Order: sequence, then C-alpha cells, then structure tokens
Amino acid sequence: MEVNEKQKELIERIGVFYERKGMQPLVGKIIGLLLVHEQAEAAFDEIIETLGVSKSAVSNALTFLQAKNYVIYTSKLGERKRYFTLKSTDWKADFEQELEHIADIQRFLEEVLAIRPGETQEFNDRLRDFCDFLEFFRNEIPSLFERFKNQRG
Amino acid sequence: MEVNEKQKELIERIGVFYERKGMQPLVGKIIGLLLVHEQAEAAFDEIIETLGVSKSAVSNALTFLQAKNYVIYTSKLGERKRYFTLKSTDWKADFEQELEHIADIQRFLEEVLAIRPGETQEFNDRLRDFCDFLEFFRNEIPSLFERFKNQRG
DNA sequence: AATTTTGTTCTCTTTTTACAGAACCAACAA
DNA sequence: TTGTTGGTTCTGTAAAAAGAGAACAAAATT
Repeated sequence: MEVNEKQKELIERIGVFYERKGMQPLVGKIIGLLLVHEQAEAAFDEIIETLGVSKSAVSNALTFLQAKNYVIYTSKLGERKRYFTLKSTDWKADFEQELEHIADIQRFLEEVLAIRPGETQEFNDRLRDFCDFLEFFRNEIPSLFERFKNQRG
Repeated sequence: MEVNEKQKELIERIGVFYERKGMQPLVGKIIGLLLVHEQAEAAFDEIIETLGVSKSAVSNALTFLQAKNYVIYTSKLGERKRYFTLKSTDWKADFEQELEHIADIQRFLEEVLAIRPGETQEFNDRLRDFCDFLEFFRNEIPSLFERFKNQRG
C-alpha cells in the first residue's frame, strides 16, 4: 500500500504513543499501519516495504503482537500469504483490562499503609484517601460500562 | 534508615511497577523508598546508602522526579541537607492527569477515522464505537471525582 | 527434482540505557 | 584559606534493546 503524508504522520504518532507505553518501536508502528491501512489488514511483505524494515524485525514484532492478542492473521483461499489485522473484536475489553493496573497500584499502596508507622499522620492520611479513591474508582468501572451501553441503546 | 525485608520487597515491587510504566529502574525504586520510608522523606546520602547506588545516579533520578513534579525537597533549619519527599499534595490530581492520556488515544483514533475509506465498514464501526466510549469515559471522570467526594462527606 | 514464495530463527552490529566514578562547584566550617 | 559537606556535571562503560542480514525451513509451483 502507498501511504500518503497524513497516514505516515499518524503511523509515526501512534508508534510513539505505544513506544511510550513500553513497546518496541516497530511494534507501535505496525499497530499504526494496521489502523490507517485502507483494507485494515496488511501482508507480511507489505509491512516490510511500507515501513522499510527487515523480515526478521517484522517477524518478531508480529509474533509479539499475536502473543499479546493484539493481532491475528487471516489467510485468503488459494493464497499462502498471511494477512495481519488488528484483533479489534473488543477494544473496550482491552481498555477495561488496562484499567485493571489500577488494582496493582491499590494493592501495593495498601501494603505500604499496613507497614507505615503512625508518626507521619498527614502523609498516611493522604495515602489512605488515595487508596480509598482507587477502590471507589475500581468499583465504578463496571457501572460505567453499563451506563455507556444503555445511553446509546 | 534501615530497611527490613518487607520494606525491601515493597521497594522492589514498586520499582518494577514504575519501570514498566517507562521510568528508569532507580527512579521507581526511589519512589518506593519514599513510600515506605518511616519519616516519608529521605536525605540524599540516605538514598545512596539504602539503595546502594552512586551519587550521580541519584542526582539524575531526583532531578527527573522533581521535573515531573513527583518529588520536592524541604530543608531543615540550620541544615544544608535536602530532604526529599513525595509531593503527595494531591495524588488524585496526578491520577486525573494520568487519565488524560486517554484523550491522546481518542485524539489520534478520531484522526484515523477521519481518513479511513468507507470500505472496511465493520472495522470502522468498531473503531467509532470505541472512540465514542473513550469520549463518554472522559466526560464521566469529573462526576466520578464528585461522587467520591460526596459519598464520604 | 529444482525453484520460488512466505516466513522463521540465528548471529552479529549498532544504538540506547542506566549507571559508576571522578572532577567539579558552592556553601559553610575550622 | 583550607577543608568538609552536599550535591551536580562530565566522561566512560557494561549491559540491554532493536533490528539487519544470512541461513534455514516448509509449502507450493514449475
């Protein structure tokens, strides 16, 4: 696929976004490419050409993306090529899971609170308050999803 | 400060957590140390001793943490030492800002949608739905904070 | 059977990260 | 004024990340 300037820019930006989330650069760019791709799917060699990278790099990145359940491939009848596409079946589910990392923070902050001495009262109180908020927030998530569903019924 | 086993373990875990968010290892460990520290503040040399790292590394990490508004230092009268502490004034505000990165996703996904051709309808529809959800979610945040405040009166 | 297509895996190199250590500097103390 | 304390900045380096390129493999094609 020929990518125009706007598409290039988006791939770049999306790439940087995912890179900052800890993924390796090429992985982010592939996500970007699959998002802007006109067919919403790309063949192995197409990725290589469009992004100008090596086979090995693409192979490894795709293995990672598939392991993480971000990407799947489909094959067309009579063709041996694989067409890679974003497993978009439920981005909201991914998002919900992403929010779960809040639970991690809460968990270790609770442990911190449990072992803190009473001397630093103000600090402890603020920490307590924040923990409570995280708890509250976490509990609100399901109903948030619920409300979104209803609101558009 | 002498750190016991539990404290060590927590520092380690908190460190890993922040590392996965893209910060460098030492930065995460310092956050951990300041969280479990009995006075909730630590002097420069104390950080060095407790974590067993070099002055330069600590200096750089603290510069970063201060730039990011995670940490401030206070000095005690008559002392030249700086005591570094987590700027805990409002963790919720930090959290709220953290949620703002959702806006980033939404922004580039909207741009993606704008340039996508109409052929891949199902893909586009799902993307649209997800964008709408992000919009909804983002708008709900303020009222979420509001409800938390009220709920505890 | 030989060749081509579509990838995968292995090895090597380049680049970046994360930190150590020494030199440095400003403030204060002796 | 010289030394000490508290920290910063500069320079070097070990280790890890990211990817190139070649060798390899399995399936399909000729």
